[in-house]
Amino acid sequence: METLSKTFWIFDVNQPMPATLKDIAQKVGKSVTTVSRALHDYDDVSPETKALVRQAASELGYIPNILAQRLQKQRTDTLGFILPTFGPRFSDPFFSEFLAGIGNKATELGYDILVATRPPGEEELQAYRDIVQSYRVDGFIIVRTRRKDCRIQYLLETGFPFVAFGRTENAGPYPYVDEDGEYGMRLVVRHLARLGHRRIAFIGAPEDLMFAHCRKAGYLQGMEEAGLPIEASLITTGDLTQRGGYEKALQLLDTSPPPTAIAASNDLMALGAINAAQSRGLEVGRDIAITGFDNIPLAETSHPPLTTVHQPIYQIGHMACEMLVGIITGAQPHPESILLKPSLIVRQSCGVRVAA
Amino acid sequence: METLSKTFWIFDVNQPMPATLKDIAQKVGKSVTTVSRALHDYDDVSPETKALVRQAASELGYIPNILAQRLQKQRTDTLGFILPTFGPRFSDPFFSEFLAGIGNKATELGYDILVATRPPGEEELQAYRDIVQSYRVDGFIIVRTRRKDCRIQYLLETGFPFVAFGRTENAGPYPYVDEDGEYGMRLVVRHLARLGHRRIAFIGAPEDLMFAHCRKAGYLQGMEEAGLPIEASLITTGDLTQRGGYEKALQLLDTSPPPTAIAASNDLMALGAINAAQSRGLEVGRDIAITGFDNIPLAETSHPPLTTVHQPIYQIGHMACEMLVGIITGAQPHPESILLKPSLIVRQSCGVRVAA
DNA sequence: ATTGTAGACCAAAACGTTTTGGATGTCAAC
DNA sequence: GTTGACATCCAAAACGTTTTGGTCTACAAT
Repeated sequence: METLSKTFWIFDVNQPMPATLKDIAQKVGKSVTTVSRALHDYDDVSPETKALVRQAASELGYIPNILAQRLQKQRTDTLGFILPTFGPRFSDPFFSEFLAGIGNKATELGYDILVATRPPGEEELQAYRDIVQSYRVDGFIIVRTRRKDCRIQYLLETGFPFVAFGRTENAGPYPYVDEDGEYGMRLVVRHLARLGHRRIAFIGAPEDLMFAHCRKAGYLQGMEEAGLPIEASLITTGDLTQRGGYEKALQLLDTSPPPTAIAASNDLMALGAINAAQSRGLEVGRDIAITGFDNIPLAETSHPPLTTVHQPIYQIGHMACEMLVGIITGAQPHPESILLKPSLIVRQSCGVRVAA
Repeated sequence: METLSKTFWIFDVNQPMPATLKDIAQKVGKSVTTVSRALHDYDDVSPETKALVRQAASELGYIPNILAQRLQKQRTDTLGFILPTFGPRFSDPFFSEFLAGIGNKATELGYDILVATRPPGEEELQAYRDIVQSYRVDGFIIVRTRRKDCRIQYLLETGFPFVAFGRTENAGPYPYVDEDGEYGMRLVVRHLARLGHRRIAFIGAPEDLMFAHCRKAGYLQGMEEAGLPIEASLITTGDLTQRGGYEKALQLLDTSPPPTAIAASNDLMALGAINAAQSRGLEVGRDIAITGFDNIPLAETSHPPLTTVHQPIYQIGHMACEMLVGIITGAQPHPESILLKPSLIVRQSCGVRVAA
């Protein structure tokens, strides 16, 4: 570790003193009130004055002081986003894309974002309480909902605005955006069944996660629809990581007879499963079919490319953000929740027809 | 897409009207000034009064109004973070971890974060200008510095506080945190050379990126140190994605004689290279050595696990954030820049000794 | 002449904090 | 009994906006 011996940068801001409403008022010889109202296009200001004021404002390079506006309106123009995760080294391909979605929309709408990560549990809930009580944000975006979700309960109780990405089981109606994971997983199973697979294994995820629960329900339904028996030995639960998928897939490959297809609850585990199959000398897409869920960028470039279910995570971020701002500003106090129907992305990892 | 027929959630905030300094002042029969100063532990307030005020404050559940504080201090308590990226579907494993690093530190220090993404170029710079001029943030965190970096130039010119993750070539000294990529890549090449490799190929990245430039320089130096000839045909440039690494690796494998080792500029490309080698029937770690750089979470669970150079991205985020806040608050107006010495993580993808 | 109305404007309050520049009282030193 | 030092306190200004609750003028209707 090296340190500079001498440093020279200077952080004296070189910008001109910003103009205020008062400056404009002085310049045009009107009151601050009139100037403010002129700039907001109120109709108790004469057209001439408006023109005058606008002219002066642009000459002085007037930019409203956001802090004063916020104090006056008692709004922070900030949205809270707490990612539930254990430790810093989480590998959630969602995060970047989803946050980019809400971030860009938020910037567009003039909002900031308060980002934090907390492990699910008491510490997490306390973070919500702290932020709510200190009025740091105008609303929250909740991700990775759980079947019993104390965050949603808390926010509903306090009446604090939020939008969730995902549904939950233990709370009345609330605004959310979600993708129909049950339907998506049914698409997967149906596709595999049509290709001739009968022993379709499933790598699920901890079922307190709402989406994991839905996807598993989809698997079960899909199997039933296809008239296939459900075997406990073909159903496992992973931890959503690539390593977890690897391990669970090895386990599944050891059952006899082994499954001819593995449907994973997410892409990361599917990628691990592909590695597992390959390490057993199987050719994925020929000897075994493996599918994922999410359609993360890596899915397209894996080898073989992964058959999966698309989840438009960036757009979901956009929608959630827009919905939340609608609630906060009162434009859409009770927006309609959105449930997206996903589509199947067929790539090579599921192969073609199985030799019966 | 389904819509709810009826919605019931209510966003009337259920919280008690928050107490203000005035309320406390009334309760204890002192002035607002004294209350404020008591809570800030000024020494022109008697211990008795302080106790009284603190008691009352906690009884009333006083929480300072952050907006009023910000207006008064003329500070936003917000840090700007604009990720340079093309399109929403970027797959930057850094992003999540780095942002978690700055996010958690920022929350700890009472700061919010304004997040956005912009493609590098004019639009990006305009975003910086807009945000600076509207006083939306107190400082910026810059990532993925470029050899000629207009963001850094602009911020230095205007004297606006920032900290960069990465160095640049076209600006005087400024505060940064960086990892010595040159050194890291030298470690890689040295290690490969010691294992007996002589034809070590390199997959670089666009050289306008400062880190890419450094890593390539490290490769060249490492080769020279090892007394190995540098062959133009063994040096390529990828786009940092897995797919890019895949394609470039295929290309490299087609040279004759082919390289016995491929050092990629980042892990994602290395993972692609592993796929490429495998698609040619090579066993990575035996028939060919492949190394990455970054030590992203995926590197550990790939097959084979990836030899790479560790970059403590979360901690770098932490440091950058802390440094920036130091600059903003004036506690550390001229912090020492930090250059971290990386360490090599040897896993199976580089194999052991090469059969000469 | 009075009343009403509409158009144009604005002083002051409000948002809740921090800081400035004293004021007041007490006690010791001279 | 004056002076200075110290401890304690506070009114008012400041931050820059938006909103409230008007006023004033001109002109038309009565």
